[in-house]
Amino acid sequence: MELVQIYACLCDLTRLRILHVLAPGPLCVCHFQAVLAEPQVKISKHLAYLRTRGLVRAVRQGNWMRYRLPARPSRELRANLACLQDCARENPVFRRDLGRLRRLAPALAAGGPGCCGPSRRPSSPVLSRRRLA
Amino acid sequence: MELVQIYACLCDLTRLRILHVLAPGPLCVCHFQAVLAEPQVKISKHLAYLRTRGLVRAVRQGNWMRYRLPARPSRELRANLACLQDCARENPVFRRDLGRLRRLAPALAAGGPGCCGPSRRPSSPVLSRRRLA
DNA sequence: GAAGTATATTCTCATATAGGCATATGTTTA
DNA sequence: TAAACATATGCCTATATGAGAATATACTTC
Repeated sequence: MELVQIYACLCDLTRLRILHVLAPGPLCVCHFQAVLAEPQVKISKHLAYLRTRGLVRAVRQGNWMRYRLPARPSRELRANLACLQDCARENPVFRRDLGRLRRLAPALAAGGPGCCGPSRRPSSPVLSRRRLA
Repeated sequence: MELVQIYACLCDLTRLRILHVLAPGPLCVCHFQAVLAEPQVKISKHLAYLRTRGLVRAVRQGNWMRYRLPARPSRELRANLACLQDCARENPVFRRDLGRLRRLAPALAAGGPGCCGPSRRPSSPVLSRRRLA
């Protein structure tokens, strides 16, 4: 049942945090690294887990992978993501993540990741048509 | 984090079904057997899993164990149980369980399990004070 | 206290998954 | 084409868990 898959995705803290910070808008892996303060491998693997189960979508954007929540989530997913946001509101872990996310906001607005060392922004990140998963 | 524990409890179908049919009111193991049509061991183990994580409470009542949802659940638990009920509304598996639960209603009202063969009801099932878990 | 009933636990096997390290893949820039 | 960068994957180990069979425990009735 789809519902069980959803809960399986939600029963890991890293994945919960990923889904939580994804609510305001798309992010790429380096953003997650900065916001969650977790190693790249860990993030990437959990993103793959979520991707294969349809909880997030991924689009390559130049060197980066842009992850977002599905545009038209199922009733179950929508309900549970809403519930998560609600539960996260008063939780220190999630609040801390949100804080770091906000500190990233300028870089996000500028269109580049701006969190992976002295990276030059690509002149014009073109969306590739290739779909993953 | 408590939230992760909750989701860990929810990511198994048997446990989801248990929590779902528990919403209307307390049940004992033989009721679950009848409503979920699953073997006793399976039910008992999942109930133990839920009990040790605080998602259900158990009270012995004569030969039976009476399971119920916690009287004062945490915000997180309350929100997620509500979400589950909502998601279950249109799901055939959960609806079937509810059907079988209703068919059990008369026996439940009579105060005994009435689902485990030709069992005599105890004259007066006395609540034992002993708490489990 | 012996038998019967309801439920719990132990044991075993199979599988899933988390985490980390090393390395591979895909993309851009020089 | 090579180098740099961002991200993904394969391999490994440790651990959790699910399912079922057999058995143990707790309580009730005789």
